[in-house]
Amino acid sequence: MSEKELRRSLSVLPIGTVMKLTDLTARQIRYYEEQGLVSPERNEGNRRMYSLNDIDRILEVKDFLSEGLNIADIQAVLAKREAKRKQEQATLAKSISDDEARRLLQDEFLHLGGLSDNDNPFNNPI
DNA sequence: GTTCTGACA
DNA sequence: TGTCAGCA
Repeated sequence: MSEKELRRSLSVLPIGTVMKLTDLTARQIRYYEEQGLVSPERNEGNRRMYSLNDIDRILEVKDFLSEGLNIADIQAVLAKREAKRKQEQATLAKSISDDEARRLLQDEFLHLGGLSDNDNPFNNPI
C-alpha cells in the first residue's frame, strides 16, 4: 500500500467533521454504518473516527441515495466493487510472481556460463 | 461541548 | 429521519 493510500485510510475525523464535509446529520451517518455502508473505527472513548476514504464513500452513498437507489442496491454496488478490487489485487500479485519467475530464470541462464551481458536475451530494454 | 445508544413518533 | 433522554 502506498503512503498516499495509507494516509487516506487513516481514521482521524470525528463525526462532527464528517457532518460538515458531507452535509449529513449524525443520525444519517450512523445509519449508513448500521447498514454496513461504512465502517469507521472507534477511538478509546468509543467515538467513531472516519478516514478520507470513509468520507468519499459516504458522499458516494449520499449520491446514490439521491439518485433513487435503496440501501440494498448500494450494498450490492459496494460488494461488487470490493470483489473487483480483490480480483485486481490477485492479478497484480500474479504479475509480480511472474516477474519474479522471469528474474530467477534470467539468473539461472547467467550462471549457466559463457553468456555475456550483451548476449543476455533478457537484457533487452524495449 | 461532543458523541453514544436506545427509543418513540 | 428528527429528536429527546441519560451517559461518558
